[in-house]
Amino acid sequence: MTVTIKDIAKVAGVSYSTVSKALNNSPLVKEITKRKILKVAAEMGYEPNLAAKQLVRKKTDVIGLMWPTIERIVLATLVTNISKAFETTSYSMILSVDAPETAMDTFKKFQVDGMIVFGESNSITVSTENIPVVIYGVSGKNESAYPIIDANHEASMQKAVQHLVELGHRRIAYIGHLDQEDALQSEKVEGYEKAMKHFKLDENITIINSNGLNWFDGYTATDIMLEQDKRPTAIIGGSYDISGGILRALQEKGVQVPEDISIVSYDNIPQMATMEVPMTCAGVPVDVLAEEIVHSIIERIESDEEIELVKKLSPTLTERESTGPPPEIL
Amino acid sequence: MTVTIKDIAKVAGVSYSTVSKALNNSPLVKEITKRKILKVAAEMGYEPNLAAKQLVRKKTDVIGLMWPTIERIVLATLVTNISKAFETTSYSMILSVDAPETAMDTFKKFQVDGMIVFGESNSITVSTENIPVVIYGVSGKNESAYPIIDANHEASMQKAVQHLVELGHRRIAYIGHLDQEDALQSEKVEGYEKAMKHFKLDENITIINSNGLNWFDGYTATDIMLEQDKRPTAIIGGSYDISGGILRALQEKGVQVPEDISIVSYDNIPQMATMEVPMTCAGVPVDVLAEEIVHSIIERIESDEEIELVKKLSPTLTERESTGPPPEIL
DNA sequence: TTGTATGCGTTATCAA
DNA sequence: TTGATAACGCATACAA
Repeated sequence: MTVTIKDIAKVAGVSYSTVSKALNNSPLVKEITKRKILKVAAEMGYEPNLAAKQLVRKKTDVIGLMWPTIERIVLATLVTNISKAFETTSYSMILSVDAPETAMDTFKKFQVDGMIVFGESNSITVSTENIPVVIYGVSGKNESAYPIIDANHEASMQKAVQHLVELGHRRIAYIGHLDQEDALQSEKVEGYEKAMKHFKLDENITIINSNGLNWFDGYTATDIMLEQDKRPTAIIGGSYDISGGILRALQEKGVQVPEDISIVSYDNIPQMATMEVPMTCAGVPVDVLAEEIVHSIIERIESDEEIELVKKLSPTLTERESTGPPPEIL
Repeated sequence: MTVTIKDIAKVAGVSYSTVSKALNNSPLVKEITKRKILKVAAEMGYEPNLAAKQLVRKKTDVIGLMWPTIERIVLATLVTNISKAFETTSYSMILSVDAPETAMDTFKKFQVDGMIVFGESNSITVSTENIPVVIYGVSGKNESAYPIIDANHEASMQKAVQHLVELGHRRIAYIGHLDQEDALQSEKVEGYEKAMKHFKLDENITIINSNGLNWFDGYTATDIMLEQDKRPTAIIGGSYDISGGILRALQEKGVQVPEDISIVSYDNIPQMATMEVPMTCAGVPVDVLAEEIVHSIIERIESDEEIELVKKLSPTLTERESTGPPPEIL
């Protein structure tokens, strides 16, 4: 038998409505009584019944996170961070890795107060009725009915290039996945080109297609790059995994990082610090991203006003040991 | 306002207890009335209130999955499969990626009917009171208070070696991570050795330490292996990632698979079929594993009898294109 | 075969 | 400052 507030009431010698108030830290109950009740509750191992609470409050304090594709480490890290961010709030988070429709059903069943969705806004085919939604993904071109949180990819590339330029680099190459279908990838490449032009380095633009987002794709792309003449003095890697491959390929060919070639990676996650060479990176720090997502959905739940539809987060450049001045000016 | 059974009752012109019975497909209500009620319910867009149901049923039909470490793809695939397996049951699954204690709290709050835990049994420090638990992990040496589901690693290796022996191979090497701390890895190596001995191939035992579980670890280990003389005619890769690296290294050196060297990989996941060379593999198919885990926890919830404490699942060998007869006997 | 009444554990309203 | 009591939406024992 689980213990309820009525059980506590009996033991503490008060009415159960007083117990309820005490448990909710209501100012309507005397300090001494409150303390006594709290003590009894703890002793009896009381655990509130969420279902009962929900039945009267019409609120679950639970937010659902839809994560249909478990894959890349960056997203996994983001999920962990979001989960952590919720701990400081009054909300709990549940996760579904199912297809959007199934996940929606589960969330509806639990009557979550809000939803976070990873991916395209068009993945929400099911009607969300009045339940607040925040999307994390590419804001891109197409209109969305829901607020989107997105990193400012262009600004990330701008910062990456700027950092390298300030160190004295001019021949800065970009290695990443060139995929027309993937708006995120396109935005990164375009950001790189734009930044290079901004620094009048138009003729130094070098884009190498890794043909994929995995570790090995970066690895092979780098091999190809090294065979060409006029080797760049710096490389911008399109993702954590790709940069890992780039770094490894360079190491194997005896190319020193950063003495011979500097690397800046896209994505700003803690794992960057523990790579073979601690990696300088540009991107929205994953904890900031998580904090923003959590904040957004809660705000959307608790305030009636519509919040801005697209929120682009500003990236940070985190300098580590993979970047330094180019060899020429050493 | 959401629609309740009372609303339906009014519209259908019956009492709400009749509605309740009809909705639960009770035989106590006439077929015609039932149909009518169901129709009205559908028209009104009725969605049952889980909280209310739970309050009287003392059951949530929800199972929590504790997954503290989002990392290797094998586990990600397993999670997806478990999630899918639940769809055919009356249960839903929620996922927590938090630390065990936090996850436990969340699950208790939701009053889940049962829990699936990935990892060591000793990760459950919090008292689970009477809530059923099933662990997926290495059964290993230490006693566990909870039932454990585990793959029979030894049998997997036995099947892998046997398959290669039947094809005519004798020089069969093993490339995997040799880690004293990791019971799973040890069991695989020991299984390989045991199998080799069983086939009187004691002197052909070749174990190469990849010093890690990642793609690249398999890649480097293979490079090292190829430099040695008396190259094996077959390799057993210790995991999906490692085998990917092995395959890539061989391809790069112009070694044909399976013409020059055959590969069998540990782990039995669908991704094996879509590798550069579709991979023959040995292990418990991930859908079987998922099915078993789901079945176990449900059984433990629904039946009072204690189920067996350790359940070792039998592996399957799935033959694909990475294995063939050794070059000598072609 | 259908309807009435009760209770699940909690919050919230009102009275004491 | 405390207590009694009515919801919340549903299942179910019991009455009709």
